Amino acid sequence: MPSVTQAVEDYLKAIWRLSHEGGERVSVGDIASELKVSAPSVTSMVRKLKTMRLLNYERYGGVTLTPRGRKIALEIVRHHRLWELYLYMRLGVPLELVDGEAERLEHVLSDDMEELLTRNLGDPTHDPHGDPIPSKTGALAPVEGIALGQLETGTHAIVARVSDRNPEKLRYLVSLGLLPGARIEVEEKAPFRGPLTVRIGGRRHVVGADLANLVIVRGAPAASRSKGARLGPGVPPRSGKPRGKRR
Amino acid sequence: MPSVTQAVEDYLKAIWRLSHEGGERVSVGDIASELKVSAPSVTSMVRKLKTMRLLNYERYGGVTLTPRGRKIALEIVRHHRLWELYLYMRLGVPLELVDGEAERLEHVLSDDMEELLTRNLGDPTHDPHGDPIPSKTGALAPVEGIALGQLETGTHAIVARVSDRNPEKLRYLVSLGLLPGARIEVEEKAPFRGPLTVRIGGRRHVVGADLANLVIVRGAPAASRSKGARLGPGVPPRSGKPRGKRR
DNA sequence: CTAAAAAGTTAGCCATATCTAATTCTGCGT
DNA sequence: ACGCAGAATTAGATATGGCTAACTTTTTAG
Repeated sequence: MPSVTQAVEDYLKAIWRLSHEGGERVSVGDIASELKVSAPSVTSMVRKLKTMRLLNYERYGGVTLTPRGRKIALEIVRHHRLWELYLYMRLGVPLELVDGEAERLEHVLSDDMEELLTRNLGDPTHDPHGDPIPSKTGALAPVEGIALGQLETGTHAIVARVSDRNPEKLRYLVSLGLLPGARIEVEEKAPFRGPLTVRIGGRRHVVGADLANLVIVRGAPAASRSKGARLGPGVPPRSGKPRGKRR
Repeated sequence: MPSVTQAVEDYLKAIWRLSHEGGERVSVGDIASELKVSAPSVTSMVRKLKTMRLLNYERYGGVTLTPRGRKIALEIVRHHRLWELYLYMRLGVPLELVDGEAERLEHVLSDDMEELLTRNLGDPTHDPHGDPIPSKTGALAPVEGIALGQLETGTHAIVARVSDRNPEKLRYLVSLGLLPGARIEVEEKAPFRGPLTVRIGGRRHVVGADLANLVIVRGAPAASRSKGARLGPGVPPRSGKPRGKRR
């Protein structure tokens, strides 16, 4: 019986991501471009994953994850986002680089280590991009909020999430200060998907509609609940308790 | 031209380790048992590594690393030991588990991350077992000291290094408190490779000769230079500087 | 409704890294 | 000096994952 290799993990994660964002049913072509492999590679891997009962698949029919497949996918996503947060908070890895590093580390996280990371971070709920970290049981908090591009002139909001799909764009957004937790105000919004003029931390920036829609915000009445813990690197870490002998 | 895969890294590291401990020239059989693969696997990989100019090899003649091969091997060893120290100091991973975790992490450490790890640890020179961490240029400090089993009755010493080859034994040594930095006194040494009675942190233990020779110690006159920085987990970490935009 | 475009699949191949079984060296002991 | 045991190599097979080229099915547009 085939085992869960790194390739298997990559496929499951990609399929999960696509079905999470797009529809339930995922096409071979989408998987191929997500993973940057050829379509035939996807077909053959998908047939293998079917025999492993990790997904449902019929010829020409697209794929959906089975519960077992989703469970593994969410484990990987959990690993990925835990590493992202850890690298950002404890090692000061720049936000734009965090995804790439976690991409490799996600496959290398034992249960023991996962436990230590989690504790060290204080049972975190969100990664530094604002995406929710799946719980160990596979529960995933919904991303609440609306795209920045939807806001009307005069609105105040707090950034909840910044897409990390494109490192270049992310780098730019970060340079504007548009990262999770930031307070912003829409000073002006040009009509017809036009650019927004936003005020961030005292400075004014003009942001194109495409870029603005990578940013998810939630409403910010005068004082916002800071329940979600302000994110940011450089917070004094606590180390895991030194332990003596253990069983 | 073949690339440096994880398997290549594993072979180079194994060969380096064997030639470091045994002689310059390493046999196919030793590599096979070090990596727990069959001899034919080693032969074929070694032929490949030769074409990559990472080692010297003649049929039936054993192998030696070329400078290029050694450089890569030392990079991996550096990664391994940096991760070991980081996990031990900052995440509280128990000493007996640190090697296994690092075994997987060593292949996943970008230059950027290596830099951050190094800085976070304050340019460390030794891993938590007491082994020296190769410098980025490939320089490796010698392990100074003698085996604990060599000490005579009445001698005082400080543990410099504890072998991590056997996790079971290591776990036991750790449970005795026999870890790098510990002060010990030999209360009695039985003749003919007999067991030692040692005093460690106020408690007395009897240690067999085999076990005792996994421990390397250096002399401990009344006050020892604590130049080598006392090792131990739970030291307050400092996080990498948050950085803004960067080139 | 049908033909072309797009998407997906099959066929066949390559590279990596492993293994077992069979064969060939090497070097040691008598 | 010679045979033999042990080490190493060759031969040949397997598993994983990826690719291109050619073919089939589905979808879409006129």
